[in-house]
Amino acid sequence: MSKSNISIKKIAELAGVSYPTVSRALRNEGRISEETRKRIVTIAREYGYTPNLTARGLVSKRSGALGLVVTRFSDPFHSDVAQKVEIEANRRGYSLFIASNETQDTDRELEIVRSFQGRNVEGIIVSSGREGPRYMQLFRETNIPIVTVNSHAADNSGHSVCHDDYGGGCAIVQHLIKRGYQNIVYLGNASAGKAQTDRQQAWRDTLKQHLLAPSIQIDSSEGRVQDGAAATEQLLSQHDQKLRRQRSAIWCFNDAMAFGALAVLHRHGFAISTDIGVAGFDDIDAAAFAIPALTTWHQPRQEMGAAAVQMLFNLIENPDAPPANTSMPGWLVVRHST
Amino acid sequence: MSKSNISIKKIAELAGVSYPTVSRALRNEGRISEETRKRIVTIAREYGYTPNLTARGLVSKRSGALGLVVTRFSDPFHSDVAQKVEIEANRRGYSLFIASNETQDTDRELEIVRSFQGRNVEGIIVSSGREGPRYMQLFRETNIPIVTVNSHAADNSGHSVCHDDYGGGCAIVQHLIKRGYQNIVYLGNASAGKAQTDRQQAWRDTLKQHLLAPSIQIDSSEGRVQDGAAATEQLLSQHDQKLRRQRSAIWCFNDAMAFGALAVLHRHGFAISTDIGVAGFDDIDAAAFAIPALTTWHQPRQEMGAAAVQMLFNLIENPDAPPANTSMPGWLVVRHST
DNA sequence: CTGTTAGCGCCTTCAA
DNA sequence: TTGAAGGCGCTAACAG
Repeated sequence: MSKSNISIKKIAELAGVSYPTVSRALRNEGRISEETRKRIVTIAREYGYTPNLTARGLVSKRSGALGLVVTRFSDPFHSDVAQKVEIEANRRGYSLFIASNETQDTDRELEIVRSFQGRNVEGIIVSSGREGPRYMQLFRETNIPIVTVNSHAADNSGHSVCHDDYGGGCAIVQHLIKRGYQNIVYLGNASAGKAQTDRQQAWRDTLKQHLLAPSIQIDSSEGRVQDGAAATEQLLSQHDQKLRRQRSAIWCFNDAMAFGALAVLHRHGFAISTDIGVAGFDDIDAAAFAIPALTTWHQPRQEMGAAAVQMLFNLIENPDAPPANTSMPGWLVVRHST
Repeated sequence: MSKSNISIKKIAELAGVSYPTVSRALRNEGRISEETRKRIVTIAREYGYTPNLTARGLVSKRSGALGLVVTRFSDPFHSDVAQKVEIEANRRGYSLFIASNETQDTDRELEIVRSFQGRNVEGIIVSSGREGPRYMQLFRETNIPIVTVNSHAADNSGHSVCHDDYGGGCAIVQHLIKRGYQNIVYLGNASAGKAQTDRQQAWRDTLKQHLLAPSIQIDSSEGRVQDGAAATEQLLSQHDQKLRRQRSAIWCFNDAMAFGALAVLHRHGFAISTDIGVAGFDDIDAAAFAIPALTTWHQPRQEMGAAAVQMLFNLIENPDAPPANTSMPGWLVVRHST
């Protein structure tokens, strides 16, 4: 397709050498006289030669490419993970294929993974995926390592980087209880798989442990700002009395939803933290600038991304490493919304 | 690298035919008996055959891959553009390479583009890039089409999709003037190239046109929430008197910065829209849920992404199409912050 | 130090 | 309808 995509052969012709010599010169692979090397490099530069990575990959079996699967680009979790993955891949001279599975569908997810394999990527990272156990099998079959980050699969026994959602949830709910909130509502995200079940369980267990009755749970479909707003509208229309009778707080699946909740509560005239408390999860950049500043749980997104690439490159170098699950610690961030 | 990466040859062996026959069967390329086709397909499926796209690309000269350059993943503009590009690429059976140029450096940007070319992508989209004119030249040299979206280059004469930043800026400032604000501050983003100069010019021109004195401009380094907050802090510390003397409004480079501004103003006890107005630019999802809901300019990000892919595929099919610059219309969204 | 030969996995002529 | 041969651009042996 490339018009002037000059090849190693033409350069050889121009330099009056054979093309393997050019190959060696351009890769700085010793055993070549400095003089001819320089001549070749000069010509290559002059003609704007770029190595054909496709061909190189075909023979060397090293494509120099990784694959990344995400669910939605606009989710801050994914963009932070992706950013770290891209930076690190690039630092090591790797290119990155990316694909998104907005449908959150397991079959589609596997289809993406397989297409990556067809492109001979050397490793794959799946962020917030739904598939778990099949990946170890695929790894064994294809020898292409797969690392999952923040997997939503129930059984995730392969190589993975995760975060203690249950622990974080417990800490948040405990904090709310200590603050004196007696009715603690949970606004969940139905599409979040394990993250949702873990946080929801943390909420239930912590309430029970403190002898508080289970309160209201409303699940939104996705977990964006507008979903948090909609869930809060629903909450107010159905349980206004209960919210006003007891000292109440709303814990949202993530910060984005919490923003929606804050907006709706504000619109309805609630005074946040006195009338009602609001907490999120994630600690995205904007959380500190919510009105009022949002109490939340810090999830080390970038570190999770970094750990995943690290694990992936380890596997590329040593594919026989035993399955490992790295859990990254998060922490409570108390601000003014609770 | 792949262990069981069964090849066309092995399948041919198993099916007792020659490998070109397998190739034809698997690509449904007519001229083959239905019987042998079925047999081959069955075997291929059984052994989990995946075509080696690398090899296929090498001979067919069609890699089935596109390249996308962005500056930062977490920027809502980029994530929306990227999402659309990914969806459309995928719909057409293309894979997507992605790379980010956080440094906003022209050389790095060109380096990425060249690495994409080395991977034989069939087309490239550069979102918010800084390079302009060189791309037409590269296109001519390599025959790989390049489309820029929201280019920050001063001269952007190639194939591009853009948005009328100047017009949008004028509309916003006019709106503020009509609302009775007499002192209109601009909080800019120094790293935004053309977008910044256009909006800043719109601000100046519109003020002048309405016989208003040019007011304060403070440029932040990036354009994130925290940058908007910092710029606002600086504004308050340096110009508190002026802000209180005249009816003032703050127009921010984007919605993210406006969030930061709202938070700081709120913290300092300003009543938004009565004491002081705030406007943004972009109309991201969260803008409608700011406190108070943010007046802004809607920039059709997804449509811009869609238009860019469309343009790119047109160029892939017809590389001789003349350079074209599509400008997408935006619109004013008046909410409660002004 | 350099050239020759072979082959990566696949597609595309051309014959049969 | 199928097989044989050649080649995409490159690297990796081996000779010389």
